[in-house]
Amino acid sequence: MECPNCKLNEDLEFTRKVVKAGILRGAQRYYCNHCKTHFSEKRKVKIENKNSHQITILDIAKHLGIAPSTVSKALNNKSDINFETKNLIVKLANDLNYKPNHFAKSLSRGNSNTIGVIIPNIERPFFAAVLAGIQSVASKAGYSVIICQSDESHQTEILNIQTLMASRVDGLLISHTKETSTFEHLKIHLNKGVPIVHFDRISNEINSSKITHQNKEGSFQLVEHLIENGCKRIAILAGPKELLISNDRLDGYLAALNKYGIPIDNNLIYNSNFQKDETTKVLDIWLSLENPPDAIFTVFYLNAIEMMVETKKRNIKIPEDIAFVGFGDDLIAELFEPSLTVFHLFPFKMGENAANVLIENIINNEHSKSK
Amino acid sequence: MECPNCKLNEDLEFTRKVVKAGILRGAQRYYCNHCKTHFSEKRKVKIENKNSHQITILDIAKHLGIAPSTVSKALNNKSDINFETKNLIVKLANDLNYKPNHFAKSLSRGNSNTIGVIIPNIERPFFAAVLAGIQSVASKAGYSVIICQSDESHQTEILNIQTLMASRVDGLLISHTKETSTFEHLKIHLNKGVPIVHFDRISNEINSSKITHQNKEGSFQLVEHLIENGCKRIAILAGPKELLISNDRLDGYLAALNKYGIPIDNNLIYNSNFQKDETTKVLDIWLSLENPPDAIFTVFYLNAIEMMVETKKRNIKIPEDIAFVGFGDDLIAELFEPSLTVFHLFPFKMGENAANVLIENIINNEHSKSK
DNA sequence: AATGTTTTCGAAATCACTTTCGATAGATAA
DNA sequence: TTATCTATCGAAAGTGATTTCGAAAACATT
Repeated sequence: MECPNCKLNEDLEFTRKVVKAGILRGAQRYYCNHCKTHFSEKRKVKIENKNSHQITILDIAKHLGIAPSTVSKALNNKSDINFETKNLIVKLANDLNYKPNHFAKSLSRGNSNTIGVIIPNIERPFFAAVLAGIQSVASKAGYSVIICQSDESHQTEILNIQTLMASRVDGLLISHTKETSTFEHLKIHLNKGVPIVHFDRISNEINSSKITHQNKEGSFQLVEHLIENGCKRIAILAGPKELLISNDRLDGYLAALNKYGIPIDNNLIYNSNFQKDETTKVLDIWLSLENPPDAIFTVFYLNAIEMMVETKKRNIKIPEDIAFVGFGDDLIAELFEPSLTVFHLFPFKMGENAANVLIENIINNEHSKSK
Repeated sequence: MECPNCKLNEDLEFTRKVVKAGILRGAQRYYCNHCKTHFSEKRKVKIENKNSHQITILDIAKHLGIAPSTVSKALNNKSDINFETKNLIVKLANDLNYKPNHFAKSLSRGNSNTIGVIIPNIERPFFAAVLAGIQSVASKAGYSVIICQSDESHQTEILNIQTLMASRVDGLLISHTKETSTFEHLKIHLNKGVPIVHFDRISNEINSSKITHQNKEGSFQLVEHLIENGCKRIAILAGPKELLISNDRLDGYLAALNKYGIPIDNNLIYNSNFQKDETTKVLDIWLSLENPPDAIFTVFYLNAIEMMVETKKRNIKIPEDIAFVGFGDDLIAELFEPSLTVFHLFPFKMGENAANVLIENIINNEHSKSK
């Protein structure tokens, strides 16, 4: 083995004393006692994947004999550039099919052009539609969307937030789990300046933007509708007490009863966590009252359908004996028979609104930071 | 105005000749005719957002008085590091709540740890469930997921692919649109070495991994079920001819008829693109035949339900006069009355499978590249 | 003691892009 | 003519990681 160093220097007058010096990452290494230097067999140069090489800003710069900074300016509509130079660059970028590397961009700019979304469950049609709305707005504005599911678990929600923050999202859209009643895990990031927008299941404990339904109004209208059709004992299957959305809907219910002078019976008010078989249990309790309800209002339409199935099994007529109403629409509410009266929600629209507000917040935020 | 340069050099023997030299980005600039140098009023130093500073590998290295490369090795389970040094680093990283910057990582590693998914529509329960399955596997394996909707438009599908490739996804999961019959837009990337996995609406024209249902078997079983219950004239509402999935299901139908010696009547076979009101139209055609069907098999269960609604309106009894069967399950298929016999699909499972296969491909791919 | 081997560490290059700011030619005003 | 200004460009310093490879200490074997 010859020492490449001595060989190079044509320094042949000394005896070369080359000894082995271990193996490093699979390659034999040597030590030359003459020139006191280590060396190892060079590996073959990597085969250049010429065809897999993505065009970079530097390629464009070289083609045109200009600096990469100039190319960057041209491609980002900066003022600091001549109109013709810019055209030249933009044209070449197109011709070479240049695609900017988002990672490099994000790294140097410090933002990600990505928004995070946390929903309880993507399989619920309501949330799927919200997502569709969010996607639609986000992609038009040049944002990517990362979706996380909390599966109605507070712990998972916390993990989701950590994941999204580690991904350096520019902003966060969130609808809380049924369990969530503390909000410290969110406030930390809000205080650090990350824009957060709540939708559907919102909380007033946080100073964030919020997108919500016409919950009180909807409840009121549904109950009013029942009263106008002659119902007098109206039961409500309300949501978890922790959620503002549940309370708003309960308020609308109470307001309607009040307006029409119908006494409030606490036996007919049930806060549910939507556990399995809970609806059937509650239905049985109500039916076995000495004065059973003549109408049932469920805040979540799917519970109404579950109850209707059970009601039919018991040979009780709908809506003659018991009428049903609920929140939320879906194909199923229409196709089911007898069809269910629902207060329409507009999840797609809600997603659009939420995304618009968030993106607005993000832009304002960046603006104020750069001042 | 004093020239900061001359001032610094205490070079006071010459007359200072400072002149204005334009305004650059809002700041007044000057030119010193003595030392021949330009200068401008320095802007205030940016307020250091000390609390918003994210811990980096360099911070950890400084704390410990070691090199960043060593920290990187410790945090990535490289062999080239001492056990104790590693522990020290990992502990400090935890204490400082270090979160790696994915952009820097992706930039230097050349991968994104992200997979792209293209589905026709996120609002369809089937696809939502597939997504949930994909998410579940991906997040466990440390991958993010970017979702795109093609909205059943071939053009949008092409755009989606471009978007995802620009985002440098490591691999792609796709279920084609109803329109898709050419696949060049995918082959380009497959040939570049991007792993692609098809699911549900697959194509045999591409040499990709594929996840599919028991389409032929399911069709066969459903039709067999009808025949066993005495049906003799079974109509099929099949999907678009372009999709392999449609043809497979049609094949199962034909096979079952063949087995039981039932003649094939082309009047009872209809390839649908699932346009609005198309089902009603087809139903009417079938009902007005001189020998109308006694059973209808729709490849997509929702069409069955639409038809059942229409059938009921016409006072035709289900399943006595006409029986219905279909592919795909959902709550609605169970709750609807009379309930629909369906061949169960397992979308969540399908999503899991697809993601697993893709990630396997990605890992193999990287392995073979680094060789 | 001489030689061979392994382990551990760090300097430096790289990834692709943004941003700042120095430089200057040419236009305009005094 | 001189002073001032504007427009345009590029060098260079980040941005936060990874990876390669040189160096040397520690250990092992003759």
